[in-house]
Amino acid sequence: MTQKKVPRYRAIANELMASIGGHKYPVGSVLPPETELCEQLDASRHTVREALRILELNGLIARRQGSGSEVIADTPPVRYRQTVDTIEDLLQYGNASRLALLSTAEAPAEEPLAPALGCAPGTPCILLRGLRSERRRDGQEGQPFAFSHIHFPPQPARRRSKLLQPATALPTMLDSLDARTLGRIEQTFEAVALDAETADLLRVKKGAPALRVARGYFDRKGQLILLAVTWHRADVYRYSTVLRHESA
Amino acid sequence: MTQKKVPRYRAIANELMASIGGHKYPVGSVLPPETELCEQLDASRHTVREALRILELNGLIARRQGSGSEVIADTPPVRYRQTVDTIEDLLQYGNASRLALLSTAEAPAEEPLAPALGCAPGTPCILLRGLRSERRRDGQEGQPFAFSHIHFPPQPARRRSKLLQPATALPTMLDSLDARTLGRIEQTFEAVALDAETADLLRVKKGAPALRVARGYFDRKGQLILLAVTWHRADVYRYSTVLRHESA
DNA sequence: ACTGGAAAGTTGTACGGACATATTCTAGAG
DNA sequence: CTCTAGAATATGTCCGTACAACTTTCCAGT
Repeated sequence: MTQKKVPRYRAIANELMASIGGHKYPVGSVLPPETELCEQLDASRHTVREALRILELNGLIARRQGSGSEVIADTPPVRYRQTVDTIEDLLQYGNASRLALLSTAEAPAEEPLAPALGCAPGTPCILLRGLRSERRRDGQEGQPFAFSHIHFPPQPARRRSKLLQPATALPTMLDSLDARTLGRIEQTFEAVALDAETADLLRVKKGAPALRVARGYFDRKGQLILLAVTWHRADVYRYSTVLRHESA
Repeated sequence: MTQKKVPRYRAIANELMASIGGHKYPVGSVLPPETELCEQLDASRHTVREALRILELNGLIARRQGSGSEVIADTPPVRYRQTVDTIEDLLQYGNASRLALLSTAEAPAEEPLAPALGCAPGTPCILLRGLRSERRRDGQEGQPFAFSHIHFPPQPARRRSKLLQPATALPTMLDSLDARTLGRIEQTFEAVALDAETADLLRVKKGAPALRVARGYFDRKGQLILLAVTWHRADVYRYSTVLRHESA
């Protein structure tokens, strides 16, 4: 039962990967040129290139026109990925909940926050506070399950006034999280005991456990767009993700 | 300054993507066969295929031999990825901490757990319990900061005895999490108040908040390898990840 | 009406050649 | 010795052809 299902370029790719793993072509060295590989393996350049494409896709080699194919790893890096298709998907509330703005204000950024916002301590920064509740079918507001602080770095005048105006604050905020500009999201999960004020807003007792999620949203240049800190009632909220192995 | 730096196959790919976005080829339809595209675009099949390869890589079409190229999306899906290179990286303790086994036991799986482990309630399953502590420079055991339950589905006899023997349990467990077999990881984050027993082990007061992380490790066939539940002391532990935008 | 299998259609694999473009090396001018 | 122009080298792009493998369609036979 010798299965001949492996195409030629696949076999060549496997062979080359084995050679790299066996240090015939150590990391840092350069593979023989394509024409040479064609002779050695008795294959057309097209087939050899198809094999090299696989190595490149697997992160084993880096090809550079005119220079050659450098070996950059001897083992395909093992990666697990979490895929998030939309921002709503990440926030996990989507349409099933709604954020009710409690306050819009500008206040000097205090010590732990100022450096994260990229400004000196004491610089006035915008802070939105909101309560997130289930959206119920009868239109009534359901139980609140999360309380959020949304911090912004210093903003240009026009955006600043829009963010401070309750009616326009939320759309302006969501607009700035557009997928075209968003480049990176940092998130930190932490368990905390709720202080009296927040516990009251979430209608639980002081000291009740909560899942605190801090998310920093950065644009493609690495500039912070906004920093959102949310306290979730532990009894009704959990955060789940799936990491998948990247298939070869 | 008409830059002619865009290669033909790239231009064709862009053209096709625009056509898909403009609903000339709606989602669910099938693209014209390659030979037909060759005529329409006056290009060789090789070039057209190179263009289609780009669409496939961008998740716009699915190609099936003998059948055709189906349009599966009209916009390249926006993805953010979390990359984890090693298991230690995911668990985030690495060498800086060590897991001390408290007990190895076999007990019937109770209600919420049995279905997750893929067996009937009451089936005897292996449970390892351990305490994770900082590893200090002077070799002394540091403060414990996490307590773990590691559940296994029913195991073959040989693995079962190895897992029940304290000396071999940990290596056997780590072996089963090898990157070659691991296909998917599900993780759930939750804040909880510690019960008396666990609080005692972590040397905090009963009711103190903790970050509970449940991770299911699955192999490439989707079979559960093990289920690890860890309670982290909230005051000394937080979990951070970065989601990056996938560049085109 | 149903089924098996041939035929047509479509993508996958593999060969060949030619020229473009990027990089590196080298010999010659200064 | 330094710099530069050009040769040599390597990958990128693009054309052509042929056959293999897989799907779908359709028709003949039961």
